Parts: sequence; structure tokens; C-alpha cells
Amino acid sequence: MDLSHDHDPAAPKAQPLYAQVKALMVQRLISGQWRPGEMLPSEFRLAEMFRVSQGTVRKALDSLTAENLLVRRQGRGTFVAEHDHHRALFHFFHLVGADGERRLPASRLLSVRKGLAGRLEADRLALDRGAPVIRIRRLRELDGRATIAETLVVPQALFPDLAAIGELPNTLYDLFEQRYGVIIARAVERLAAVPADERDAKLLGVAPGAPLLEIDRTALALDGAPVEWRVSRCLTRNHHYRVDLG
Amino acid sequence: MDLSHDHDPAAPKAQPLYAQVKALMVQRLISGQWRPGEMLPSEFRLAEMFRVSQGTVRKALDSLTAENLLVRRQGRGTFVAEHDHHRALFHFFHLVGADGERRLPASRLLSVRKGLAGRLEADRLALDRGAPVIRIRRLRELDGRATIAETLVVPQALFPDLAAIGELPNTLYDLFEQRYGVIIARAVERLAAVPADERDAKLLGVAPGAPLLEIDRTALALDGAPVEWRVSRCLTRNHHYRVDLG
DNA sequence: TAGTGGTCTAGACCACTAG
DNA sequence: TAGTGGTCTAGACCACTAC
Repeated sequence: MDLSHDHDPAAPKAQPLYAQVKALMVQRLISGQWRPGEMLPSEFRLAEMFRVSQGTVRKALDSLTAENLLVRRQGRGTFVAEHDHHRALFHFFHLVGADGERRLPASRLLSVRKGLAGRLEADRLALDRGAPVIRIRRLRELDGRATIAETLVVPQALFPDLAAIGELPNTLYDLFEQRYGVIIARAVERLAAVPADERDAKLLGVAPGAPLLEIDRTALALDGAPVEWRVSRCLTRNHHYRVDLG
Repeated sequence: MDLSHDHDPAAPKAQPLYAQVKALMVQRLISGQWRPGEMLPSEFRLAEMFRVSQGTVRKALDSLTAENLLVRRQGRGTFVAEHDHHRALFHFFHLVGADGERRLPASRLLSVRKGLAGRLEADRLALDRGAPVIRIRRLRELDGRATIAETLVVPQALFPDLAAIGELPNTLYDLFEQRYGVIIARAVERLAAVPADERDAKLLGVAPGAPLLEIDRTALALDGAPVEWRVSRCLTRNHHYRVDLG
């Protein structure tokens, strides 16, 4: 099933079969041919479809499972991963309490506004400067305390009527997925310590200039395109950001 | 090769063969029977040794490779991973410049002192309070600027003559490995924003109270025992801590 | 050329889930 | 009981490395 009919010696090496199968599967996810929550055909059926052996299909499936794009359950089947609360909590939210336990924060929406992308926003979201965007501000609570002041920017083109929704859910990525068909596959976070500005200081109940942990996140869709830029300024008096190094 | 001769129905499930093989291999790493940099027997030889098929051995090897405990190179062989600079840089050091490029910091040793574990140190290192420890302070530079004020604590029992070494290398984990046979397998980092105290402020050339990124790391050996506690306070004016979320 | 890891296949059997 | 994923095996061939 070598799909790279490519005998130019200067061309890049043909990928192994399982990688080609994996790429085809990712295409089906991107195109929406396989939708979140949906069950995939069985390994043997997939092997017939792609004209490879079951072992090769399995290797592609294992890889996609490792990337959290698929979920496999013995006896039930293979499913396209969904952005449920569990995933939001364990893959995209790293603030934990002193006891090391994760808690999903409550959110209070402060504002949702349409606007035009500035230089930094255009850069982060790979848009042209002046492209229409939607900006969201919210305050998030952990253990009943205001802890995170958050600013979110998304391209209006991808989420046309987002600004019109009155109530946004606490975990946005499942909304992106279900309502707009945009699947967040991965993200890059950049952390720094910054002094609280007047606005955040008031929101979080600290003095201006108090140290805050700034989490600057770019979230990427399945195809690698940036679709959300989020800056969270966090009070780390009672919580911390946890990283496990392999 | 089921090694769990365990037919008590209340006992935990027998692990799959490849997991048992993997556990045996980890034992060889812990015991020093396979030392860092050493070449392992070939897949077929290992399959004979453990009396399983080559495919099962491969699955165990793949898993250990994914955990960065082994390195495999086609045509050459399978080797026990070493803590070289590359690994220090890519797995254990997450501070990058504005351009996103990693640089290994230069280190200036401030002090090395023997002492007795306090409550927090004993807690972090799973020692008894009052157990002998070694405390190290150093200042680290990135791009020629003093950027990280670091305090390290290790149990004296594991690193007996560490305090007597005049010059410590920049990357400590390969020293731990080569001189003391202690292999750092993974680590947990807890990040918070803190105000600079007088001492760190002077070291880093900022005003007291300026926001610093505090990285509180516990490093674990192959057997899961904590062997180093390290607190790094970082200036994040020109650098940030980068995390990739799968 | 010999030896290594990397890929691919084919088939058997087990464990779990659902009806 | 039928269908699914999970494990295990056996063997073939390829690609890379060292000698």
C-alpha cells in the first residue's frame, strides 16, 4: 500500500506503511469523516480497507491512541476521542492544589467582544493583521477562590456565532468540537512570572505588582493550525502548576 | 514465562508477558547489571534469555525506549541511556529564550555544605528528619545573564563524597550516574510565581519583591525513590518555561 | 559480509462487552 | 454467543552499521 509513487532519488524517504495508514486516518479525522465519539471499523475491517495486515493497522491505531486522538476499549471497539471534562482536566489543565489533586475550575464570564487582530494576536493565530477575532475575558475560581484571570482570543472565521452565545461552558474545547467541528489536538504553553497589573490585581484580590504565574497558551487543531490564544494569570498562593518529566 | 506463580483468585491480575519482561529488564538496570552506555544483547538473544518470542522482547524494549531508559540505533544495537548534555537539555531543562531555542545554562557554584534534613527536606526526600544531607547553592546564567538562583538538596548517604568535590559539573545528573551509580529516571516539577527575597534579588540583579518563577523539582531514581530536591528561582524577563501538551 | 534493529505479515488464542 | 481489542508467536524481508 505504498502511496508514495515516488522514484525520484532526491525525494524524501517513503514512510513506513503504518505511518501512511496513520496519516490517512488523521485525514479522516480532519475531514470529519470520523467524528468525535464515533466508533471506528474493527481492526480487520480497517486492514481490508487500507489493504494492509491487521498488525500494521494496530500499529497506526496504537500511535493515534498514544496521541489521545483515539480511545480503545477492549470488547467494545475503537472510538474517536472526545474533549470531555476528564480530558480537559488531565491533559489541558495543570494547576493543582497543595495536596496535588486536580480540580476543574468554575468560570465567571466577564466579557465577549468582537474585534480586529492586533500584531501579537495575528502572530499567535497565524492571521493577517486586522482579521476579525473574538476576545473573551473570564475569571476562574479554584476551591472557591478567584485564582485565574484569563484572556482568550479566537479567529471569528472559525467560530462565527461564538460571540452571540450567552452562556459559555466551563470547558470550551468540547464546545469548539461539537458546535464548530474544530478539534483541539495539542497546545504549547509558555510560563513566566509577571507582576499583577491593576485590572488583574483587582480581580484576584491582590496588590498591584504581586507575582502572578502567567500561562501563555497557543492551542492547535488537528491539522496543526493555531486556533486559540489564551493568557491566564494565576495566583499561586494555594495552587501550583505541575509538570511530570519523563 | 509467567513468573507470577500465583493462583490466589484474590491476587492482582497477572501482568502480560511483555510487562514481566520489561520489569526484569528494569531490575537489571537498577541492579547495575546493565550499566549506562552499555550495549544490550540482541533481540533474539534476549528472547532466548527470557524464553519468549522476539516480538514480545521488542514490545518491552519499545516501552523502555519510550521512557528514555534505552536508546536503540538501527544497525548498531540497543544501549542503556546516558545522561548526556542532550538529554539534560531536552528532558530536564525547560527554560527557553524568546526565540524558543534551548540553551544549556552556565553554572557558578556558590556553596556546598553538609547539614541535617529539616522537616520539608525530609518530606521531599523521604528521609528521617535530621538525616545527613548536602546542600548546594549555585547561580546559573543564560545568554550571559544571571537568570537562575538554585538550591539543591541531596541525601549524603547516596552521594558520600559529593561535598568534597571542588568543581561540580554543569549537568549534575551524569555525575550522579557515573560516580554514584544513581540514575535519574524522572522528575516532578511544581511551578509558582514568588516574590524575590533579598538574597535572590541581589544575585539576579532585581529589586526585592520582583516576580520570579519558582521551579520546585523532585527527581526520582529508577526505583522511584526521591534522590534530589531542587528549587530554582528564575528571572523570566528574557526567557520562559515551555510545556508541550499532547 | 555478518549482525543489528525496523517493518510487515499471518494466524492463534485470551479477555472483555453486549445482547 | 458473537464481536471486539489485547497478547503472543513465528518467520520473512529491508535498512543501516561496522568490519
